[in-house]
Amino acid sequence: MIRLLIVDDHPIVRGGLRDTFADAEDIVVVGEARDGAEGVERAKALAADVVLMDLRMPGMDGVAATATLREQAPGARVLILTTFDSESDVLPAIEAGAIGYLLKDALPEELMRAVRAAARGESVLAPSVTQHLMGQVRKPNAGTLTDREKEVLQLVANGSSNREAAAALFIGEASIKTHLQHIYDKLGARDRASAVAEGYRRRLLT
Amino acid sequence: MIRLLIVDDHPIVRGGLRDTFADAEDIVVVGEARDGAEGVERAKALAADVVLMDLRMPGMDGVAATATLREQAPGARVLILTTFDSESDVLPAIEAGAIGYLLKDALPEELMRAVRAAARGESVLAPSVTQHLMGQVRKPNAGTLTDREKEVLQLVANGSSNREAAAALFIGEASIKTHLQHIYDKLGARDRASAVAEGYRRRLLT
DNA sequence: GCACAGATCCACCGAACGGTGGAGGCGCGA
DNA sequence: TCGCGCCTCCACCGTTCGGTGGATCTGTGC
Repeated sequence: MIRLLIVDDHPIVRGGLRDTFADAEDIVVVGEARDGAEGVERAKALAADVVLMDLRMPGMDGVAATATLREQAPGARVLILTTFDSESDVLPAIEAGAIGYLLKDALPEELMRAVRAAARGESVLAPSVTQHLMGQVRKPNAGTLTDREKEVLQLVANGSSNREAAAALFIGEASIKTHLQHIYDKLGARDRASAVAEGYRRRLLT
Repeated sequence: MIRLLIVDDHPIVRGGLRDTFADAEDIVVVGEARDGAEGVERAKALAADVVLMDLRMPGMDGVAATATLREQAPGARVLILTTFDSESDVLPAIEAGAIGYLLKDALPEELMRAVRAAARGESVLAPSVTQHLMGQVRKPNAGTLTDREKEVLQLVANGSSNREAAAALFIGEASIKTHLQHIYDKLGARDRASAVAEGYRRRLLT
């Protein structure tokens, strides 16, 4: 029997998860917590096998809670369940010691399979998360923008269109587009908006 | 005779400015400074009438220096001369007590006219800066995003398209577009990328 | 000498975005 | 009760963006 702890600040989400696992004969939800600190405490007190952890919570967030659990309760496997899959969410969580990373659009069956896998010590990742990780491995220089790319990103952050950025740098519009494509690849971004966001998160922009 | 002090961390810029004012018979450059702290000190020691101040400098920046000068040397008029005209640069500078705000693409004649105007206690603003200010005046609640708008901006920063953001918030795509238009208005942004940038600068986004 | 990374440029296409000018509903405070 | 702010939605249009798969030229380092 897998002892599961749910950590999420939204009551609705907790309710939905409780229902989901009510059907499972080999999984029992032994408790819930509303934030990271409570999650750590309960995981220890209840001897949870698997902790289903949200990332964004008030107070201690999911990353900090995961890191703390790795230290204080190494037996508990942390499975991240969150809405976001940007690199800046995924990588810290994996580094902190999460064994899996799922998105909230996962189907109930996927969720249960993931919990069972986590209990066995196996890793389960959402497909888009896998992409990010492979990106990290495949390109050691990913996340390191060249000077030119940083210039382009800064201009885009300041509201320049491709045409305007090209004029500002005295190059062609096509080059701006190429630079942006490289930036998207390196930052794991889908468009200029998310690239700018990643730029700020990684302190590449002012 | 207008006593002018130049405060900028780039020697090239200081040199160019010195040359510019060498031709003016009614303006004398009484000194230069490399950062805000030095600027404050020299403005007092040299009894400058007008201080030409860069915003982004190592150590004490232009905003802090302007505020300090307003206290310690109320006679010195601070004229901002910088490369950037985003709201997050302009507004703090004006609040700190700058009498004018010019961009570095200004022509020498404009610069001299501005210095003379500043010496007379008149305000001179670059056109794009005026836009920002008028936007502030016209809408007292500009810059304060509603909770819903913050949600939308956060989703956009995480790479959501309008369609995806709409799905995430259980509303229509048209509503997302409307929210974004309001966000652009309030933040003085032109597109989702610059809106995300302003969001980070104003610490609205994580 | 050659590989490699970086910067520049090209063409094509569909999809998404931004601009504009509306509209209705709801709740709150004057 | 009457505005006002906020959230929601609609239609139309031109422009821009993102995706793809190339290409050349430079400088650096092995």
